[in-house]
Amino acid sequence: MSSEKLTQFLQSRGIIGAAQAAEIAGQFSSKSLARHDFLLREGRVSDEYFFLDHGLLRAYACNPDGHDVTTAFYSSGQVVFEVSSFFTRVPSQENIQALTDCTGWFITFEQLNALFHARPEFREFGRSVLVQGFATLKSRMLAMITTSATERYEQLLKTTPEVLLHAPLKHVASYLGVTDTSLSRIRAGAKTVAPD
Amino acid sequence: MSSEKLTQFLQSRGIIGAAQAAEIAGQFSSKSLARHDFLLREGRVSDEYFFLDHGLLRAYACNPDGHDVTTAFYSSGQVVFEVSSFFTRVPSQENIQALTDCTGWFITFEQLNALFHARPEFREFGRSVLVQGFATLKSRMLAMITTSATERYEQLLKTTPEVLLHAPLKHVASYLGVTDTSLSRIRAGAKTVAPD
DNA sequence: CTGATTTCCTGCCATTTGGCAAGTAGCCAC
DNA sequence: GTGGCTACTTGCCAAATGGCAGGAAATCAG
Repeated sequence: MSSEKLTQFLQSRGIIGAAQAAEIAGQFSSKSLARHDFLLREGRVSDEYFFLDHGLLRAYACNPDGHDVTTAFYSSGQVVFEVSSFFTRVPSQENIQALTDCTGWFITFEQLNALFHARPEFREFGRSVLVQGFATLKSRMLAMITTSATERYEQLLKTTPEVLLHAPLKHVASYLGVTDTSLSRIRAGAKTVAPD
Repeated sequence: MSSEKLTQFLQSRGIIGAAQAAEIAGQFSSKSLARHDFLLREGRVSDEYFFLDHGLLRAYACNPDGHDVTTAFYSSGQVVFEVSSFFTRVPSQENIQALTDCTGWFITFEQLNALFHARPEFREFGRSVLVQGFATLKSRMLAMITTSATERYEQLLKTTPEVLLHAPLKHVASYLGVTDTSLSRIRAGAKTVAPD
């Protein structure tokens, strides 16, 4: 498998040049996941900084009452890991599971730190990844407060339609903060009353 | 003003020792804000990494329709800055305003970077601050999805009651993701029906 | 192929929340 | 003090969402 996408990704923020990107990419190991495989299981420490080349993943947390809540979807071109567990070396409260067969590249926490130490540009790149994740989450939170479930659904449909092709509706529903019943109705066209 | 709280904070994660904490703290400049003053205004780049020694701040974003939405409250002992604007050097979409008179310590982006460069421990500390902010936001998002407005209010009351002493109800309401009308009812004791 | 499971939709109704408006109380500026 | 503004509450009703259950369709395991 070619690591071209990864190399491109490393250059994408204008911090790392082509030559260094290739060198850094060389440190990554390839990894494949079959559908339903786990990248991370609850209770274990997230130790793989995983660049997703192809496929779709879902992160979710389990409520005490048994229901699981989707906390994120990851599509190709993104880095997948549980920030808190990875950097704090604490057991993850989340699972990350493949919704489709996946391929990608990873380095361990140890490797990442060595690279951060050896390559200031990569360190800055890593911070940039973190900051972007932060900004994405903030914007999702704002949308949760200011927009309706219907608008959030339509936004998801517009920005990452591939999620809706591979994730069962209940996973999407908890991600959007509604029940699967409600999401089903939203998809049906928001007819709560006046069915005719 | 003594910088003891700041020095303590720098040591709080077990990464930075007492001597180095004192040296780093020495780089900070003191800053005071009167009630209603702004630490950051929408459209400007967040350039102060501000440790809040005493007081209470609120971050908020303005909707196109005029309503503002509280995105965060900051109480003493926390670092206050807009992550995305600060690190990406992009105009902030948020305002950060003092709810009470505030005192604290800050360094600029430039100073922070110089310190990150010179002191690996402080770099790691800075990452730890970022990661914790990320985790806090994730947990707030989860609460938004899995718990009721009443539960979120009670949680806020339990963990940071000082917010409710100084922030007007509508600010708290948008933070919790409800209208001020609803929050008023929640405070009254959740009697939607059967008033008697 | 076949039975079991999962997914999704939908009807019925309860609950939660919102929108609007009126009214009281408190605060602030002059 | 006085007028005006903001904060908070509350009643009325509408809209959004949830809980539950039944049933059709798709998917999966053997």
